[in-house]
Amino acid sequence: MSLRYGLLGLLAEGAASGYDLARRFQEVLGSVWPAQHPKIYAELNRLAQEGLIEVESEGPRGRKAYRITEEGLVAVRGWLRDTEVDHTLRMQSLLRSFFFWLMEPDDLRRHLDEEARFFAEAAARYEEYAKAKDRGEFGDSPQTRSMRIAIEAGVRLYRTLAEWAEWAKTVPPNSSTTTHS
Amino acid sequence: MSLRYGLLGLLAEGAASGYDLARRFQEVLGSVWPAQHPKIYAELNRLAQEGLIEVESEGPRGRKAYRITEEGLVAVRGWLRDTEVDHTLRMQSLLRSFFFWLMEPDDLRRHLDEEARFFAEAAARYEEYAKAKDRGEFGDSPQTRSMRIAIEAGVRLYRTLAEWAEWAKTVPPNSSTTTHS
DNA sequence: TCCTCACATGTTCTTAGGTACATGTACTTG
DNA sequence: CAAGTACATGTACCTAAGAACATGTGAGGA
Repeated sequence: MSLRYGLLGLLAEGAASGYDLARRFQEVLGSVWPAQHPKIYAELNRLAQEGLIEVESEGPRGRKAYRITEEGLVAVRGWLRDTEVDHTLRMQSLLRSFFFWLMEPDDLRRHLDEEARFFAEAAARYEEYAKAKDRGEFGDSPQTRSMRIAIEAGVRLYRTLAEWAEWAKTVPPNSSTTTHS
Repeated sequence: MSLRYGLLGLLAEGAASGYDLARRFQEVLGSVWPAQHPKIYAELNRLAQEGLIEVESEGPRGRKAYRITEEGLVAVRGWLRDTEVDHTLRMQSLLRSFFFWLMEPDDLRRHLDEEARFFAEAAARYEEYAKAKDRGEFGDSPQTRSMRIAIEAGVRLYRTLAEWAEWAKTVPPNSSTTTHS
């Protein structure tokens, strides 16, 4: 269901083709909600059938730009206002952490190094985005303000995860009955 | 694939039945990796067929306790050591935040209040868990140490999300061209 | 003894998600 | 003008996930 409302939400910003949406999903929403083009085209056709979107224009190479309809807008708004948020984290990094005790200490250290590096880089990338937004590079529409909020979540979450991975490295793997040197 | 290794990881701690595993998935891993019993029983049968687990004992009411095999251990360890981590966040809260601009300011404030409350409560719950572990209530096996690391991630992530939701409330929704009172 | 609840394992069906396959067009550059 | 790249949309197939349905047992209390 989330893909559906993701598409409607993006189309609420302005008309776009399946190709456009696929790229935006990969670039902007990719780390939050992955979606490949087959799924997107299929869902667009379904949405059009249900009247939540409609073809705005047809361009070269069979390009079809969709526009959101009134019903579509009502549907996204209803989703945002009235449906319960699914709060599951579904993070593989976390799932794996339950099983760290199965790893060789060396492998675990290497793993946590990589994790910390990845998360720190992601945090930095989002931070750059945030700064660019704050410099006014993306303008100041309500849409970009929402994007700014989402980016802030990315910055904070990835920073937190990087710090967590660093912290995890300091946890001794075996029993703490420290053999006094 | 993650469910498969989640099950193997849990079975590496000791023999358990599908029923046991379903409960543990709900209680412990539920917020990180949801799995209902039909999926679990099916996957257990597949794992048994492939020789990664085997029936350890049969109990009352058709209960079948599974034990992980050597190959099974090798498989989880291989997954942990050699496969790339999928870092997608897949958080609906974040997806929704991209579309906050579609919400009425009042609805958005209410939404963020609820989000902040949920995340703060979750953080507190995990914190309690962490404290209990640190008091030694779960013993001090390698497994519980890994659990402690996972719990720490929960504490930090939920705290971060709660703070983010609070921060988001301070972002003005419309253009910042402040009409000087 | 009967009833209820927790235990215990499954099948079936539908939807979601992902990979691979398939096709064709417009533009740009050598 | 040939070749490559980016644009553009789809189908087919397979696996994952989730909801609903289905069945039966053992233990404990009323």
